[in-house]
This record gives sequence, C-alpha cells and structure tokens, in this order.
Amino acid sequence: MATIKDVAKRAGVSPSTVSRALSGKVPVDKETRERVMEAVRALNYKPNILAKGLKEGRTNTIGLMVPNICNPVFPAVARGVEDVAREHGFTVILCNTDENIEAEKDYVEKLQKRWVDGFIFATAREESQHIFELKEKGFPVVLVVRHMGQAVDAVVIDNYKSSFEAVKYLINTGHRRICIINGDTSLTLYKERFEGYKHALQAAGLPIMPELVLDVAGRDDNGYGAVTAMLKKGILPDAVFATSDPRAIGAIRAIKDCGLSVPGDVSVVGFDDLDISAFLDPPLTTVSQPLYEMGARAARRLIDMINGEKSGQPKVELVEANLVIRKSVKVREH
Amino acid sequence: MATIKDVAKRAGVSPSTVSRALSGKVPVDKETRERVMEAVRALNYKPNILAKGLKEGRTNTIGLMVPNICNPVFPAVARGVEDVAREHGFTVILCNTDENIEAEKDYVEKLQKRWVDGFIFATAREESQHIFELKEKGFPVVLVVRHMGQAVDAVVIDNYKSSFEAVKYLINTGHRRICIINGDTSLTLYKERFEGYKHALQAAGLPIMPELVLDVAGRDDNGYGAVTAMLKKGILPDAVFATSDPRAIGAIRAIKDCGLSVPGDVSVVGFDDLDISAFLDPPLTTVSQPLYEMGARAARRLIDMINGEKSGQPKVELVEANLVIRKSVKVREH
DNA sequence: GTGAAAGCGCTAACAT
DNA sequence: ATGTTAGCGCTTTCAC
Repeated sequence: MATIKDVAKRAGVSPSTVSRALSGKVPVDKETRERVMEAVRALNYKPNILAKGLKEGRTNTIGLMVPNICNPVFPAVARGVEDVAREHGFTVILCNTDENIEAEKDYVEKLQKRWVDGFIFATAREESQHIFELKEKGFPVVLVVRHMGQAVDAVVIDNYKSSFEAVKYLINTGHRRICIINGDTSLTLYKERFEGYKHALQAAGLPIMPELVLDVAGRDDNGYGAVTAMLKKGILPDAVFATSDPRAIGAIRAIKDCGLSVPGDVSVVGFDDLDISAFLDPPLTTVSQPLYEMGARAARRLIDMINGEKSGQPKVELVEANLVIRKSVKVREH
Repeated sequence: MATIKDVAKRAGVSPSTVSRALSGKVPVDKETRERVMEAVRALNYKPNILAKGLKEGRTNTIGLMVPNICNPVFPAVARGVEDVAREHGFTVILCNTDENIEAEKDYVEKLQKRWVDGFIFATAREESQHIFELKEKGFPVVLVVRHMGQAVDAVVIDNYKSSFEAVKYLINTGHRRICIINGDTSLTLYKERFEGYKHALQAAGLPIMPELVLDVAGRDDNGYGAVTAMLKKGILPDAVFATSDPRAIGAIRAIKDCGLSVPGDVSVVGFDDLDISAFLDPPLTTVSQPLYEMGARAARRLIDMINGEKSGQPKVELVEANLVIRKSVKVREH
C-alpha cells in the first residue's frame, strides 16, 4: 500500500507537495503537479482516509439509523440516502435499532467519536431525548420519515393530511363503517394518521366506532389476527384503512379467509405503495410515500449541514404523498 | 471531546497506562486502574477509533456490497450481517452497486484503504475478477447469496437442488406444462435454478418447451409482461415456476388478469419466501431461503478471517433451503 | 512554489 | 507496573 511518502519519493518532491497537488486548493507548479499525478497513477496511490480524518476531524461518513431494514419502507429510504451520499463522496453506516433507545444511544456514542460526521435518524420517537441533545451540541442531525416537532430538521410527509385524504376518499366512495388498522400509537406518525382518520370521519358527520379501530403491536404483526378476530365477532366494516401496505395485505388475507371479497364486501386502502402493491389482488389503492426522495433529501440536508451551511432555524420539510387509486376500493351506492 | 491525555492527566498517570488499563491485555495495578476508570467516567471519554485504527491498521468495519437494498432479498441478509457484526464490535458500511462492476470496484478501492477490514459481497458475478484478486491479495472476503465456484469462501443455498425439488413437486402434483420465469441468466444462481428446472423435467421424461421458458431482464421487471404476452399468444402452462417471489406475484397478477385462476388453472411456485408471501392470494408455495441466517453466517466467517483464523482452503457453505407448501399449487389428476 | 516540522489520538516497543 | 518515545499517514503552519 503506497503512502504519500512513496509518491513523494517517486515524484522527487516532499509529502506536503503531494498533499497540495492532490487537494487542488493550493497553487502548485503545473509541471510538479504532473509528476505527482504520474507517480500517483504508477503506484496506484489512494490516500488513507483514516489518517486524513484524524487530521481533519472528519471522515465523510454518515450514520443512518433505521428501526429495521427489513421493514419494507426503509430500504428505499436507505437507497436514497446512499445515492446522494456517494455523489458527495460520503459513505453510510447502517444501524438497525429495533426501536430500542438504549441500543441506539450506544450506537450513537460509538460512532460519534470522530467516526461519523452526522446522523440521519429514521427512528425518532417522542422519548428520543438523545437526538435532541445531539442537535443541541451542534452535531449535524436530520430526521426522516419520523419527526420531533419543529425542533430538529426533518424530511417527512404530512401524515395527518395523507390519512385524512385517504379516509375522505373512502367516504366519498360511499363507505360508512371504516375500520382503521393503526400502528404503534406511541409514534407521532401513527397518532397523526389516526387523527386524520378521526377528523375525516367527523368532517363527514360519521361517528368513530371503537370496535373499528384496531391497534397492531410489533412489526411481525400485520393485522391479520386482529382483522380476523373482528370479523369473527360479527363486526363487519365496509372498508379498512390500513396504515401500511403490509397491514393492508394482512387485512385482505383475513377478509378473504372469512369468505368475504375485496373490494366487493370490504374495500381496503393501504399506506406506503410498495413495489409489489400494484400487483396484489386486488391491486392496492394506497398512499404513495416518496421514500427514495425522502432519503435523498435528508442526505442532502445533512451534507449541507456538515459542510457548514449556516443552519438557522431547523426546518421540517414536507414532501408530497398522494393517493394512488387502483382497484381495492369499490364505489358503494346507498 | 476528552482525549486519552486528558484522562491521563486527571488520573495522574501517563497516556500509555490509560491505554493499558482500558485494553485489559496488560497487567495494571488494581488501584491505578480504578483511578483511570474513574477519570474515564468523569470525562465521558470515548477512544477515538480513527486514531486507534490508524495505529493498529484495522477499523473493525466491514463493507457489505449488495446489488440493491430495495430488492427484497437483501434487507434480511443485511440484517443478519449487521447483527453479528455488532455482537463482535464491528460496524457495517452499506454499498449498493446496481450490478455495475466498475462502480463496485471504485467502492472497494475507496473503502479498502484502511477503511474496512473485509468485505461481504452479495454481488458476485462470473466477471467479478476484482473479488478474486482481492482474495488473492489476502484480503478477507466472503460471498453470500451468490458464489464464484470454489475459489472464494461463500454462504449460499443449493440453487440447483432447491429448484429441482420445487419443479419435482410440481411434477408430482400432476403438472406437465411447467413454465419458468427465470432471472438474469448471466448469474450463476439463475443458471443453476434453470438447470434444476431442466433436469427435473428430464428426470420425469418431460420435454423442455422453449415457449415456456421466460427470461426476465432487470429488477423492475417482475415478469408480468412476459407472462401476459405468453398467455395472450394462447400458450397455456399448467404451472409457473417463478425464480423469485416478486416474479411469482407478477405471474399471479398476469394469470388473473387473463381471466384464469391460481391455482385452479395455473399453479405457481415462488422462490425466496418473503414476509408477505404467506399472505398473498393464494398464499404462496415457495422455496424458503434462510436469508438472515446466510447473512449472519457470512459475517461470522468474515470476522473469523479478519481475526486471523488461519483460513486454509476456501469453503463454500451450503445452507438449507426448503419448499414451503401453501396454497398456490393444485394437485391435478390426469 | 516548495520543504521541514509539528501534531491529530492512539498503541507498542523500549526503558526503568 | 509504569513512563518515555516513536510513529501510524496525513495536512498545515511556518520558513525560505
């Protein structure tokens, strides 16, 4: 492994000149530069990023914290982050936290010591005090998918509005008994989606029926059990609003297993628009989140911060989500 | 940010003593160690991994190369890698290569310079000369999901056998006109799956009908178009063997869109067993790959190599894949 | 425009 | 058992 010294020797200059020639920030004699570049090529020299990082106090690395990369919303986000990171010469370290704040803190501490120049969190919760503290300390931090009020920069969709629109669509197509399969309600995101659901109902003068609101716990529960149980009790909604596409898939399976049809008997709307959602049976009407774009934007924001863009006020950036209408909702006459 | 010097000063010892006390590898007076630990705690000292890495020539970091994290087989692999890595104090850098060998080479070069201690490639192709060279140079490398002959350590399933068994199952359940939707045939993995298909057919004395072998190009093509085209031409298989679950989903959609039923008219077998596959309509009979386990094993192997386990011969480790029978195959009588 | 020297934070001989 | 020293590979004053 050639070092800067080897290059210097071969080019007949000092290491500092090599450094200067490579950085391009400092004037170097044209002919000297040529010789240096020649030597670099000949020796296949690649600067040691560790040494550089040690000296400069930065590593061009960002940490990406996700709850679990196996949850299908996160790969696209990660991909967006990685693509932008690479464009800017950054590398990304992937961390799965399983919603465990202590594990996340450990991770952050470990990485923070000169490892990473900033973090993107897709894991924010109300209790995520440590993220807030990181930001307070002046460490570059951007949230994605989930936000924490206005205090920390973030790239998210308007969950309330998207949910409101989805449920409104269901109401406009003649549905009156709309079930919601909600996710972890300790997450702002699901609180907002639930609010959107409630307000859409209220706006249409429809009651909120507790027997139609289903909460689903962990990530391995897609709501199949909850919907089945509801149906078996004889509670029959005319539509299900699932707050994620996997939950929509679980709901459809449960409805069909009870001998009912989708959307004939029960309409279903999802949330996410996964790659496969268009190919389900029926093709899923769902809220499409621009996940890749969100990841990409978050990365851009973070890199700007790292590069010392004066940040000013934190900004929560709202990207557009929109309802993709396919075939899982039937228009009902009354 | 406290450095080792600060700790030393506060504890009234030299930096090397601090280093020794922390490493635990060298005897340090019990009382001295206490004082050091106290100072460490008081200053919230965290060693600078960059400096450590520069000195020791390793970073406890591994690079994970995947074609695209959005392809649903890779998140589980990545998760397996990451969990094991973390257990051993390693961090993982995620790289998406989009099957682009040049991009991958750039990545590898960049990371290799003292950044990462080893690589896990889920991207190997026959042309992946650079991976082979890396290994030759003595750099720790493990392949996962895809392998390169016996030359490089790998953790894979037996694609030939799994495919053979899946098709044999289709034959045993009375199918005679079995269509295959194959993936990128420049990949050994798909060549093997195709071989398994052919040999299962041959073993049963069935002909290979060219009009029933469908090749699907990029990752955004799940075979929907190809299957639709085949059906529209009046070519009607009694079963489809899809070489991935997304392709099975595409096939099912296409079959249904042509007014046929699954498995009534056409049975479908997939390959992967994604989280959602059990909830499809019909629940998908598919070859289950232990993806998490494969990632975990690959990481373990790599870390052993990094830690200087004398490697000996490269070993291609075969993990068990098995056919999960659900409801997308109908038993046919003749 | 270029070289010499110092130092980023750490560890590992080498002394004592 | 502990302190001193050198050096990992790089950048950046500071001289010239």
